[in-house]
Amino acid sequence: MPELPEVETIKQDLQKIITGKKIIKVCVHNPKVIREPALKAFKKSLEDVTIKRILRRAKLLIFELSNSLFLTVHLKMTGQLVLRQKLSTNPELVEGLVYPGGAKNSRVAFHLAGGDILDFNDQRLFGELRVVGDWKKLKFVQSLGPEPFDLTYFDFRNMLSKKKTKIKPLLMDQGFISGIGNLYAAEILFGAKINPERSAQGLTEAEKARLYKEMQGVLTSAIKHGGSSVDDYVRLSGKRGDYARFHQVYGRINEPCFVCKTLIQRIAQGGRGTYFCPQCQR
DNA sequence: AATGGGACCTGCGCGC
DNA sequence: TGCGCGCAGGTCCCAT
Repeated sequence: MPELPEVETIKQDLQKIITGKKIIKVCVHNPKVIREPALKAFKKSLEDVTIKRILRRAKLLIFELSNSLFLTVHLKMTGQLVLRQKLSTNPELVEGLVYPGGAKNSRVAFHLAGGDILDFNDQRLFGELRVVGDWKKLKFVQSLGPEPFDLTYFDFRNMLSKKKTKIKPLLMDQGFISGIGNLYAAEILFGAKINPERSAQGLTEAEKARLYKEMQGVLTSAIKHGGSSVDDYVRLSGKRGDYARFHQVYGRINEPCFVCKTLIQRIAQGGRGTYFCPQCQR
């Protein structure tokens, strides 16, 4: 369930540690996660290639390669990118490794020059790896709405006023705004004191302003703390993200609201669990 | 346009 | 102890 803050954290970790490294061998343990091109071509287009730069768009990671192709990685729900480092390479990072010996649910292993291995782990096999000539032309990328941090309040406000939809599913709609998932939608709405069932266009100006501020604030803070490790998400080092201790509502069904002590409720919205405080969020 | 459902998957926790 | 079931949620796809 990595969302924007988790993917951004991994991006920054990768940027620091993987940039400039050469991939010498690609071991595919489960070809299901390779979406394009076919397996043989996929491996061939990655071997003996250097990673130049790491980019992120919404929840998608993009590796810019020295052969002018791009490797895109979507973690979906249980995907992980974890670095298994040779003990001698970087002693200070070894401490946080979850599996110095072997990788759990490794589906693809990228062997790097120097001996480190970058594992793509994915318990549920929803994750998607692609090598493409132009990642911006991917249908998925074309369908994405703006990044939360690229959006002005003026535009946000006007976008909301055109939508009758309930605000919670709308925040999670990747074609509307990209990068926000179930967890952060809930936390943002709590911060803005808005009930998840409210219609977008029915929000007052003050509520829209609070929503915008919380969207920026919650996401920024979550990135600062390395994201939320609630299920499988871990950072490149294998360490957990630290933001879960700031969660106000997500996963807190029947626990007292930190603000008013009312019990946190969980309702179903579009097949997904929505956590909120019925007292604070009106 | 908006909404609801199923599909893709696997592991976990629950009730019996 | 074991079994079956529902649930978790990112994205796509189809139906209404």
